[in-house]
Amino acid sequence: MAYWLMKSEPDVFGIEHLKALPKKTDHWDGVRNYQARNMMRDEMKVGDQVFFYHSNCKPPAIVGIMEVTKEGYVDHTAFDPDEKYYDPKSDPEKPRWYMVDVTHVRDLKREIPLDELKSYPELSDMRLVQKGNRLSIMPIEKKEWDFILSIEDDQS
DNA sequence: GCCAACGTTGGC
DNA sequence: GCCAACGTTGGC
Repeated sequence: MAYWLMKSEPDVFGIEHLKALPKKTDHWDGVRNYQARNMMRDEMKVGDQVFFYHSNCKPPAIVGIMEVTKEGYVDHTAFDPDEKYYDPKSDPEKPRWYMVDVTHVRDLKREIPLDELKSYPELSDMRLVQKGNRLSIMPIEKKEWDFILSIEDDQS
């Protein structure tokens, strides 16, 4: 089993949106970056655990845990001109973009903000805390995953 | 295949 | 709202 982190802007699609859905499950559509695409198409497996990260907000933070419940399949929103993430270059005969389904597992007991994550030497290798990081999906080492859960009960 | 221009991300 | 970092595009 592998561990991941996925970013989303809470104003657009936050953890509260995911929780409110039937089965607390949604497809993670709209990713238009090849590195992130490759991870969803090739690497993420049912049962993998995923941190839900709120980006572009105050404060950016890890807020909860999800689980992959469907492995990579074609992101059909790329074919629809009415969709925000329509990509005319993605041909249904040869799809360019993929997505996975994720299901809400639980909220963290507290949000763990980015500036706190940056303060731990244990997490200094995470791409999330490195400068200029723009990747919206990234793998997390098990030891980093475990460390983050271990600080969940700390005073902030 | 190089690289300048441009668009987007996302923290601050 | 600013801007640094980065990915993509397209002319050559």
